This record gives sequence, structure tokens and C-alpha cells, in this order.
Amino acid sequence: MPELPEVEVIRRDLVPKVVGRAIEGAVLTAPRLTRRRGTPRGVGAALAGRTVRALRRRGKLLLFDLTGGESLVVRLGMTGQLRWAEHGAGFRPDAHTHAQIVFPQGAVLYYRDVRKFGEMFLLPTGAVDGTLRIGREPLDPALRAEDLFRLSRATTRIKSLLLDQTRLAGVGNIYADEALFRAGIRPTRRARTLTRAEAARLLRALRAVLRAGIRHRGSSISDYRDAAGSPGRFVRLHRVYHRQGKPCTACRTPIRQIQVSQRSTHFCPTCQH
DNA sequence: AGTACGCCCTGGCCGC
DNA sequence: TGCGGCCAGGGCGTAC
Repeated sequence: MPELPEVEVIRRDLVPKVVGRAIEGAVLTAPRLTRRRGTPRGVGAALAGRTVRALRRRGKLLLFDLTGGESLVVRLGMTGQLRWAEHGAGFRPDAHTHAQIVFPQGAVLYYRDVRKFGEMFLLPTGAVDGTLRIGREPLDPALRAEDLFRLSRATTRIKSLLLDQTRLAGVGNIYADEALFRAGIRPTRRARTLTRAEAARLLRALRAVLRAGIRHRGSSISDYRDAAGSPGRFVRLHRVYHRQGKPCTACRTPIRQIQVSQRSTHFCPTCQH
């Protein structure tokens, strides 16, 4: 389940591999992968001959900025993986491998996605933000506590608000639960009940947990792998996610699991208010 | 407009 | 051992 930290790890791994290199050709074999409205057939062929000018991340999206003024947008969904291979070493494509982007000297970037929730499409580079209605970057220093306070003036529960990509980009189920625990805020709280002090605490906790996630190369619950195929280590440092019934790291109260907006949600009933 | 919810997809796990 | 059914959840489309 790649969220901001996992996508950032993949981005950092791939930058030295792909930036400045020309794509020789690309084959996209799963029609579902290019299901986005307006995506022409033959996206793969359209990539041939273009050079990757930059590799950026916006929320959970990877953006390959290409010569020709367009960006290849890759959304990994739940189980999407980008895997780098050189001379056939590093990854062998299997039945769940739905795309390959071929670079010079036998290097290939594979896209593998068991559940096919992910997608790929091309957008004009300058139109990415406008087209995708994507929210603020939590790690952007320009985002202030006051901004999060204003964003949270909504009746929805704070957990759902954190997951709303049009408000805040990149936060998924794991990092939302972990950030709320570290901020001492119950996931079921109505967002608009948060005080300025709580919004500030939440932003600090969110940033800390996202940075720790990147530092430990992501959270591998089941499918997440980096570009080299290695799992992340951050799952060992989770304090609530998937720890239901286990003692809270702060007070020993058993961690509870509930549903919030159809998402499994984990929290400490003693530490979070 | 803002919020809620079903659905897409597959593998893994649980219970019988 | 086999198998049906449920669960995981990111994000879109639709309903309210």
C-alpha cells in the first residue's frame, strides 16, 4: 500500500537510473492500466524516443516529466510496484507484470500490480495539478499549521480528512493512524472540533511520521517493495497500525481497531482524545 | 457542495 | 486437505 513515503523512496531510487535517459520503447499489456478517460491507445508507443527530464512526486503519484511537454503519471494503487532491472538481473516479469519501459543498454523499468488498482497516463506537464485536483504536500515547508487548521474546518472525521487527497496529498491509512496516535487525537473526532493547538500538533506528528517512513524505506505490510525489490522497515516502528489487541507503547492499554469511513482504523483509547 | 458508500481486483487467511 | 467467503484499501463514480 504505497503512500507518500513509499512513493518517495521509489522516486529517489529511480532518479539516478532514469533522469536524463531516453526511452527506447514501452509496452503496456493490461488495458485496465490505461483506463483513464481520454487516454489514447498506444500510450506505450508514444513514450518511445522521449527523454526523462525529471522524476517528481505529487502526493502518491510519480510524475515522469518527458521531453515533448508531457508527463507520464504513475499511480501505484494498492499493490503497484516499479521494478528496475539491468541485463535481465534484478527482476523477472511474471503474470502480474503489466508494463515495461525499455531504456538503453538492456535496462528495463517494469510495472507490476497484482490487483490492478494502479494506472498510467500522460498529461501536459503544466496541467498536472490543475487536472488532478490534488491537495497540499504535507512536507512542504510552505504548509503552515494555520493552513491545516483551515483545511480541517469540515464536519467529516479527522481520519477521513487526512485521507482526502484533494485536501492533503499522500497520506494513506497507515500514516494517518500513526500520525493521529502521535498527536494524541482520536480518529473519530469531527475535523472541525480540532483546536489550533491540535492542528499544529497533528501537522508536526504527520511530518515526523512521514519522514520516519522515508528514512526506514517505507512500510511493507504485504505488497510494497522498492525499485530493487526490497521491503521497507518502517512496519516495525508502527505504534498502532495492525497492532490491535497489543499493548499501547505508551500506556499498555490494548490498541483498538474500528471502522472509520470503510477503513480499518487503529488507536489507543487511553492516549487519544 | 459536502459527505457517504459501493465497486474495482486478487491473494491470503479463517473457519468449517 | 479443500473450499467458500471475507478482508485488505486507493480512488472513482454515484447517491443522498
